Amino acid sequence: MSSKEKILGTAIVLFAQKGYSGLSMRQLAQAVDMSVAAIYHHFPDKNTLYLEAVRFAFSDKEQVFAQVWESGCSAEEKLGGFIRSLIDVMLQDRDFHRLMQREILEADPERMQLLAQGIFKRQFSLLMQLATELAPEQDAQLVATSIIGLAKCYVEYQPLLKNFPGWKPKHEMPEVIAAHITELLLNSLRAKTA
Amino acid sequence: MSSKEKILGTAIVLFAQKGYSGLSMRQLAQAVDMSVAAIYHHFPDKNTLYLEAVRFAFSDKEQVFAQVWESGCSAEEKLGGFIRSLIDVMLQDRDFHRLMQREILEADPERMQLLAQGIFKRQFSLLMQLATELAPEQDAQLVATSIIGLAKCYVEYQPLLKNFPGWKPKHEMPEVIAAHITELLLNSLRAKTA
DNA sequence: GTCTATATGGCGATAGAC
DNA sequence: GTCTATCGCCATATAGAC
Repeated sequence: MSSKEKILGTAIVLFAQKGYSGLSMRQLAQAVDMSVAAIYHHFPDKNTLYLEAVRFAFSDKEQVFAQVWESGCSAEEKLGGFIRSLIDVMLQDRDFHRLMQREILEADPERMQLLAQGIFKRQFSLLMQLATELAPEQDAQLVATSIIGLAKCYVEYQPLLKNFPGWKPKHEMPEVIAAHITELLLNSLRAKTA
Repeated sequence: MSSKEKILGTAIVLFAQKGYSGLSMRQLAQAVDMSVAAIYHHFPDKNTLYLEAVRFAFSDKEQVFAQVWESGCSAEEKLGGFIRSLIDVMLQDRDFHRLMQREILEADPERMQLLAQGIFKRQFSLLMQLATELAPEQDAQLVATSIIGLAKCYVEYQPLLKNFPGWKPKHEMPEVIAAHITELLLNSLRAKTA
């Protein structure tokens, strides 16, 4: 692994943990066991390093969902598969999830456009298409947003939910969460189309 | 308004915008038109100031939902009222919403317990109770989480959704969002109990 | 309670040797 | 491509006058 990749990989983890201004170049340098100057040899400044780290983290996610779309399943099965894949990705790559949370929190308009157009557009369009198949008379963007929002909130609220009444260990199991969400959505979409 | 309240009120806005490490005491001092030393007269250190600001921001939210629970409406109408109130609170008090997003992102276990037990427990329990009325055979915590997650994601993703295909101006109207979510949930819960 | 002045240290970034 | 050394600045926090 090249120095540059090592820096990027470590930066993802630390930026996700501490945020942009929370991570200093000195801390990053120590974590990759290099000098600050060595990092500045590979990246012109901190901001560019951050942007490259975000792109690096996103780069391998596109293909995870390909098999769902390319499977010969029914629309209902595809919905289940997509939800399960989404939860798995977020639970397995927590740093990726936290980086996304941070990006959305900062909500910089320029960065949002980059994220939407450059990274998520294709997946979102395919999901809207699926929503249209399942419930043609409903607003596809609203349905797609609900699907993503439902999946994401369970990953996001996990540390909080532990402290509420009614919590059970199975609430952290991806298959349980996915089943609940999928059933909720299919119940509703079926009722509507009926 | 006392100096202390002025500092706390301004700190909420700026911490929500910039995060803990992103806001310096100098910037805060300038924003409230005081010296840094004057702030340190009221708070022992930056961390205590932050924690007091978070508590200050949360302090007046409890009663917003009281009228929903105390209304004589049916369970279905209460669900609609709760969702609408939740969206309104988050859209009207963006700083409160962003502070919450940040807290959940940092996911400090101790802070999560404080948040859950000290601030949200009562509302969450009432919501679980409502979920049990609407769908007795489903897991109340899962349903309650879905309700909150659905409402929150529309507020959260707004800056992103603008950049996706299928976006319409009405997707930012609280009554449209609330109606979509409420219908989605009621469709599903009715289907299940039938 | 608020100020000016300052202590102490970490910050991003660069220069120049190897 | 990596280092040591350093610049200039801003950070948190405090001392002491008013």
